[in-house]
Amino acid sequence: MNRRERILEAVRAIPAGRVSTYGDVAAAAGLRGAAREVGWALAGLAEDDVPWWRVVNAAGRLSLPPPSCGEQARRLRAEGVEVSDAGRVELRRLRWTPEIDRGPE
DNA sequence: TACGTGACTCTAA
DNA sequence: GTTAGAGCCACGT
Repeated sequence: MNRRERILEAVRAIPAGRVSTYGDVAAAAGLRGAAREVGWALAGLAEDDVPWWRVVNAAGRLSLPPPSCGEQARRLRAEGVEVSDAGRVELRRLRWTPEIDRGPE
């Protein structure tokens, strides 16, 4: 399995209504410290098959370029995730990792 | 092979 | 809360 495939698998594992960070996705794919590679993998996505919009940076912000970040915010809201005007999500409440799967409560 | 770049992270101020 | 610097890995030229 390629690195990129593993990354995409990890992203697919993120449940709707939850978000994860680039670092967490990289770690889940067995590529700790390769957060930037997650960006690369997602940047080349042509499929709607992968919920790339559920991936945000460690600060809980959408670090995408303008066209995509608006789309990301829209899709997240469609799943019930609150996105502030500054493009931030409540990471503390909605963060999800394969290991720690505790609900939003 | 080497260098620059990027949808990043962490720590410190 | 923000910004700046160093570290990280893979890709394209």
